Amino acid sequence: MVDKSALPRWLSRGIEEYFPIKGTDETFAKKINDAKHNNRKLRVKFGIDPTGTDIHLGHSILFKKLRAFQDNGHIAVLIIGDFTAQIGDPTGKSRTRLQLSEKQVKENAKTYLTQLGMGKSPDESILDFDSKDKIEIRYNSEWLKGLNLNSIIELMGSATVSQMLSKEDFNKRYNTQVPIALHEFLYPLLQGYDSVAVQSDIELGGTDQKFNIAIGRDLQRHFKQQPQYGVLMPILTGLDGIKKMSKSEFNTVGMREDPLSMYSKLEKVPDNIISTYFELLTDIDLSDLKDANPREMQRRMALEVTTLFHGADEALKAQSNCEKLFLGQKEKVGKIPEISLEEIVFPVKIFYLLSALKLFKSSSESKRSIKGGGVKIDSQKVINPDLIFESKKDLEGKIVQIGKKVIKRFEKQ
RNA sequence: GGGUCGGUGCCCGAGUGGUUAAAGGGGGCGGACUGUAAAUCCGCUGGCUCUGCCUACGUUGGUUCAAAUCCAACCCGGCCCA
Repeated sequence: MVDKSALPRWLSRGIEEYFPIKGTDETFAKKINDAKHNNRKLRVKFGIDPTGTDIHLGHSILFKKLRAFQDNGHIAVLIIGDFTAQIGDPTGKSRTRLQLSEKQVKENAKTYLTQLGMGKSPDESILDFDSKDKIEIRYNSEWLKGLNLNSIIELMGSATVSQMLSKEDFNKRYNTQVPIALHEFLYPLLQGYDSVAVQSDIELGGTDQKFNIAIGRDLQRHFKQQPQYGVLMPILTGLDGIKKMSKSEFNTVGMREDPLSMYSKLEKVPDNIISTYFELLTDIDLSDLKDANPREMQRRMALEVTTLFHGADEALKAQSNCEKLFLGQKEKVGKIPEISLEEIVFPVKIFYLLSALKLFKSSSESKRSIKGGGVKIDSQKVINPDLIFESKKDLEGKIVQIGKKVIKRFEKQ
């Protein structure tokens, strides 16, 4: 464990590790404090590869920390890895990643920025995009695209095969005889070169980024720059309480999710991760939480997190709606996401209806789930998948529940 | 490039001519229980407006009444050699 006590609180909260801790003239704490005294802004690099479109809570902890740097006077250097996205970060991957097209990457990047609140005022957005002296957005194709072979060889010359193979992911793949393509070795080098290009003082990342950030240090030294510090945030565990939060594990909460679904997902999170969620996702004083019973903790955590993304009003509403729903007081529930029946041709069998509305991904699945007792209409279980609704009127205004998570109301025209 | 082993459903992994939509496990989903947690137990887990039809065991073609299973070529990967 790293000693975080010398760091200011806004920085130390939730961080897993920072490095280096020795071997340099100045400690990390000194760097931070000196910057403050001399009114010097540190350049804090954080890179995202626009490989998907949704940002979830697992990412948000990094952005929150980046924002904390901004709020304390430093510059967030947000790097959009439009170039590296096309290679694919091999970190955490057990196989070669497929490469994305340039166009796809561009669109993803745009979506990311919107989700981070670009265009909104700082108190409504995740990052502060307004204070021009606190944000710098760079696309890494800017410097990577034009690299010529000589430069690439220079980069490659600065690391060794055994260094690469000692990186956990590569090592594992190598030992389990899973292929590693050569270009994957390039990824850490290019990410490292980003640090050179933007002259970063600090690079922020998940603990899985340690290797890549360390390579950045090596390269900065190679190019006669002051090597950056690394600040590592833990990897957020997903809703299942076991695996890391990741879209491919279906255990995420998206930053853009509506309050009700955000709240309802969070409030039934397994006990073992509640306190971590408090620490990483909220700003609550953790000493307040001692002795609270787990159910209360879940509710409070869900409320706090939802508040952070949707504001207190929406969050409270979500909480009360959630509870009413659970108790079955449908009439009193205000806002339930509505679903349109416009496209549906009546009469219709229920299994077909639900799959046509995309509530299930196939009609077979819909059928199965109905037979298994997973579907309720106005709190009544429907077991017969062939149940027929004759007209729209039979459904309008009614509420469908699928399992414990999905709830929709049929729209009235 | 040569030798050799291998490519099965979301993942792992059995199956080596028919009763196989494909054992078993994991994961996922649903139900009961509970604290909307965990543990446990039970059911489901290719698609299709579905008492039936269609697609599936790397790809293509072939043998056969019948192929994931046999043959050929090709593609991809591991290992050893170069």
